[in-house]
Amino acid sequence: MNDGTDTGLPTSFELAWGVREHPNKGPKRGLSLNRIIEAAIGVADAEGLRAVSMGRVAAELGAAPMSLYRYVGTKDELVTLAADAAYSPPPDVPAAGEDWRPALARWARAERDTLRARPWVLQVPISGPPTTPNAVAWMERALRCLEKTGLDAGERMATLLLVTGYVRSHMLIETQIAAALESAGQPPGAELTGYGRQLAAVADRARFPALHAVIDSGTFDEPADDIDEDFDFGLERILDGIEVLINARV
Amino acid sequence: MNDGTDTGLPTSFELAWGVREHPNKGPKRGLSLNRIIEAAIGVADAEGLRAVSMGRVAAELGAAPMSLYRYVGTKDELVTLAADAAYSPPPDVPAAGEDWRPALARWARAERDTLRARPWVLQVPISGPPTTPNAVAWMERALRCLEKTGLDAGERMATLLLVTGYVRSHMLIETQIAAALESAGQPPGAELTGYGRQLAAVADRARFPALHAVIDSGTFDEPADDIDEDFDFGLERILDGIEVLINARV
DNA sequence: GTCGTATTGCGTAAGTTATACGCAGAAGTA
DNA sequence: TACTTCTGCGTATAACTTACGCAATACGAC
Repeated sequence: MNDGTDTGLPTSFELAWGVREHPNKGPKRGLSLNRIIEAAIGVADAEGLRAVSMGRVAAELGAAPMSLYRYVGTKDELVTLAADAAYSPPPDVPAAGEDWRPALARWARAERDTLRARPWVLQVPISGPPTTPNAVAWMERALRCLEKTGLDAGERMATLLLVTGYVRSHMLIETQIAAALESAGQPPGAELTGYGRQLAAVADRARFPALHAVIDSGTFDEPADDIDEDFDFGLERILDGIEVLINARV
Repeated sequence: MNDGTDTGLPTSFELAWGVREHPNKGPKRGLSLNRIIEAAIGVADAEGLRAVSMGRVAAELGAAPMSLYRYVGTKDELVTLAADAAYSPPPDVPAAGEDWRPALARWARAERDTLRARPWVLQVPISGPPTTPNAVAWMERALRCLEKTGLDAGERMATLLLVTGYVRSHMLIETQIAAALESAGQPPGAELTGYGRQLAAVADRARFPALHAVIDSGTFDEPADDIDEDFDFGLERILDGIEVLINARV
């Protein structure tokens, strides 16, 4: 029972939104949801998402594992909130008078940069449509970029999902490649030596001709001199596609 | 030490490719990698990825948990192989003389249908670039669609990633919404009642005007009369964007 | 045939993990 | 001052992955 507006969200999410406050009875609280989230982010930053366990986070705070459950209903809630808070605040797009396309491109690159700084966010299993504060704030910004495009609400929403989906899946691949390289002992930034060779060793030439054409071209083994080039390639394709629609609409 | 070509892949992957065979000494094997993978898929289909544990899969086969480790190095390997095998074989694209665009669209819809049939595949954490047989076979098919487009190898690869990334992220959202609905007790196929209301309860109107415009439009609460409409929207945008590039190239 | 050896299935056990439950005590309220 | 409410957390359980090693088996060589 709270003040009438039942959100249907977990209590910890309402806490994060500031919609609900902790009661002020009882003993003084030694922890806070924010501190717990910060601790979880710290562990994930330093040792990866795998290392985030209730016990580990509690240890970081000098608390007992079970004390966290006064602030968070379940481990998944904590991880979701940590992923949300690990996102930086969204960029200030669109600037006054800025066109939708450069604005949305800036938005996409900002999300890319955020994910590059905290790759583990991509490992967090998604358990529903976004309802956490920061994720919704990012949504809001992207929607603002699209307001004067003539697209209807459903199209604006679909466009936003298109762009964020691209950013996330691109960064997932980039991250995985980097991780595979590093675990192979090579310094980050080196080329993906081995992937082409692995495929060639296992996929025979006759059944995979188109693949071998790519392998032979050296695409897999070339150093990615400019990492952002690949990202921009896909982004420009998507923005081109959206532009086609918007121009046809006007 | 095997026949000279060291793939650098886990043994179980080589087994799945057929590149390596089990030695034929020792007692007769009661299990096989394929049977283990099938059992894992069966559990995931019936009870979700969460239910897939070494013990559970072994029980399904009437075997002891530890016996699986003769075929699979680790649980993650098994899950990855199960996800790979859960994909149907890729569609026969392009048909003779088929243009790249309809062919690639068929490819994308086929992947969508596969993921719809086995939503748990999307929950499998990705641990590197694709090296499993079925995943590579899908790659091959998409690359074939793009062979006569004038795009270079790197662009073909980036285009393929663009499309598959879209399919996966779209299906992730579709799946999550469906799951959220079902866990809320509503029958699948019903509208996303509640999401708009949840957001409205928690995100205040002044700070989230663009979002409220979408909420007010009812987009979130309308029944998705044609589920595939949303999917095709994004797909057409992406294909439009690729077409712009191909046309500019010619 | 017979022996040696590689390889099997699997028992045991160790180490993590999330989390249900309930208690003692602290702080606010009447 | 008494009562209620909430906190931190100890205990305990059940599930999980997986290292290690042993006895039994069936092939390959002679």
